[in-house]
This record gives sequence, C-alpha cells and structure tokens, in this order.
Amino acid sequence: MPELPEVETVVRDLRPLLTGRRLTVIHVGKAKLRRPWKAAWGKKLTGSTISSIRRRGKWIILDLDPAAHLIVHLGMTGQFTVNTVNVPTPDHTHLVFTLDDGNELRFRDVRRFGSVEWFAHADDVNHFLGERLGPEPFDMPAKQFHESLMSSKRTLKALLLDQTVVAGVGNIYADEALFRAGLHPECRGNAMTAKDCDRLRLAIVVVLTKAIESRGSTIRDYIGGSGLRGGFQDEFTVYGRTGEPCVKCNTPIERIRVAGRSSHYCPQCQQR
DNA sequence: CCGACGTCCTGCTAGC
DNA sequence: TGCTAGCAGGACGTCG
Repeated sequence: MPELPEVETVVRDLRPLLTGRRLTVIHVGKAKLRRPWKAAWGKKLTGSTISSIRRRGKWIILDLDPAAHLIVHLGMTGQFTVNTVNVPTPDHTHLVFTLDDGNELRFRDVRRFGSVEWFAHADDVNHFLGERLGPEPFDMPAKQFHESLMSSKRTLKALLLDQTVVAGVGNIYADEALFRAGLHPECRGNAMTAKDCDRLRLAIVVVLTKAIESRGSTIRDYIGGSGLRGGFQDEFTVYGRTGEPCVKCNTPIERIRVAGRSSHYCPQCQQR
C-alpha cells in the first residue's frame, strides 16, 4: 500500500501526537509479522520517551530516549495510528502501545507484510537502512540516477521499484512518473540518455511532491496517522485508469505486466 | 553478478 | 445468489 507520500503523511500526522510522549507496550498479537516482534523488546522500551519521528524511504523511524529506535514498515496494508481508547481496536491489530496522555498508538496490518522492529543503536539502524535504500528522491544527484539507469539492462519499471536505485517509489508513483516523463515502462535503463534520466528524475520529484500535498493516495486500506484518507487517487493520470482516455491525448490507457507488477501507461504518449 | 520470478498473507471483486 | 480465480500500494529469497 503505502509509498513515500503515504509514509510521509503518517509521519507528519504522528509527529505532534508522539513527540515527547512516554510509551509502553500493552498488547502483542499472536500472528507473526514479516519481521517478527520479539517479546523482549517490550520490556526494553517500557517507559521510554519518543524524542523524534522521521521517514527514510518507506520506513518510519521512532527515536527513543533512553537511546533506542523503533523501525516501522507498513508493507501493503499497514496502518500506524494514534487513537483514543474509546475507539474499538479493529481486527489485525498486532501491536498496541499506551501513551502517557492516555491515547494508544496502534499498528494494524491485514496482510502482515509490514513490521515493527527495535534497535538499540543508531549505527545498527543506519546499517539496516543503508544497505536497503538508495538516495531520497528529493536530494538525489542527477548524475547518480543517470548512472544507476545507464548501467542496467533492466526495465525502467523494475529500476524505479528497486529501493536501492531511489528510495520510496512504488507501483503507483512509478507509473505516474513514467507517464509524466513520457517514457514507456518497458524501456531499458541502458537505452536512456542523460536528458531522459533527468526528465524522469524531475517527474518523480513533482509527482511525489503533489501526492504529499494531497496526503497520499487511498485505494483501499491506506489511512494517515490520525485516520484520514488520502486524496491523490483523484489526480491519477494512468494508475488504475485502464481503458479510460489519456489526459493529454485521449488514447485509452493500457495495462501490461512489467517486472511482475501491473503497469499503466498511454501507448501514444509513452513509446519505447 | 544480474535479472526474472515465486512467495509470504488476507480480503475483495469481477466474472461465470 | 453463490462460488472462485485473480488481483492488490512491498520486499526478499531462489533460481537460471
């Protein structure tokens, strides 16, 4: 589900609700997450204060005091929200923390592709994220992106979904950025010119920025940190618009399978 | 080494 | 109305 704009929205929503709050784990579900929560972690963080909350790629990082860190990934259907206790806890809620203002921080994930992990040291967090993630799209050097694409025979779609190439892009925003740049998802990285690469890099930045301004996209499960839905789904140009007219040329949008994922594009505006 | 593909999980829906 | 195959915003292990 959540890509960079959705995760950024969750972090912005949660920041005022979590910063400075003391937390304690009060419920651990029995279902196993992709990266299992270890029972010992609950005791370690009991009574800790959340000093900051931030995002890196699609990961959420809670910095704790005394020094420790919680790393959260929402997978496809994850929700990370603060609720008042009178709101009933829905099914598939795997972790609940109480906050010292009486509210609850809840991690819910129907498909359980998400995870919450505890780390003792900042170095371990940096190592963990560093080996999985490339640059943030907003400060990615043009040269580095160019180099990543040019040196690969893979399709543009596969490259954009690879978190080590650029962090935070997923299936929706890959399709939207490729449309904006006028590039076909099956183009090969090594067929790109420097100009193509930079057009694509800028398209990613613009699409993600607009999506954040709309609080992300809600197709089905996604909600922000305070339970609000996103609004960018109303501005999709290609994603989920199979058969509908292209916003630029009216040609019907097509859907094909690329890199194992459905890809939406305009056959007129995006040629190989 | 690189790239393509299957797998993890539940729930919804399009199509019969 | 009822059933089922197929698909879903992600990441990672395995295979050729």
